[in-house]
Amino acid sequence: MNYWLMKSEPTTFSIDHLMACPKQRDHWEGIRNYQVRNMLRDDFQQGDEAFFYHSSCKIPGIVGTMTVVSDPYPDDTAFDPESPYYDPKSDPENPRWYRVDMQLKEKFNTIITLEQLRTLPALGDMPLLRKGNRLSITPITLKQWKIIHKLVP
DNA sequence: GCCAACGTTGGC
DNA sequence: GCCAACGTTGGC
Repeated sequence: MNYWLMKSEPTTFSIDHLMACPKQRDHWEGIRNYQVRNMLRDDFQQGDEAFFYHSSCKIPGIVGTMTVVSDPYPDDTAFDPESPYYDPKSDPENPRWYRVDMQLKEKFNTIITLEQLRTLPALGDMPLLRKGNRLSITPITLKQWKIIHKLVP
């Protein structure tokens, strides 16, 4: 059982988009970074929980939680020339990119802002808060998970 | 829109 | 294998 923080730009895919999906489930696809790919492919397990984080927007922060509801499997968007995530170098016989299915667990009433997270010394070593971190998925410890959850009104 | 911090690419 | 140039991310 692992805990994760997963970023998405709300203009591309927000928590409301996920909420509107059938069964509030969707593919988490388009990962095109090897470090993130390795974590997703090797460490993600069904039942893992994740924070949904809105990035590159007016108020960046955590907006809810999700559950991992599939094993990692090849990201087919890499094979689709029509897809914005198309990667001609990904061979269907030996897929380069992976995705996973996520289901919404809870949408918070208020956003837990990045600014708010920065005020908590106990979260200091969380990858999200480290300078220069740009990975779209980062691991979270159970301790950090609980601390952040206490901020939810 | 700026810019720091990476990651990727490609010439050598 | 090195490294400069370029591209991307994402907070501010």
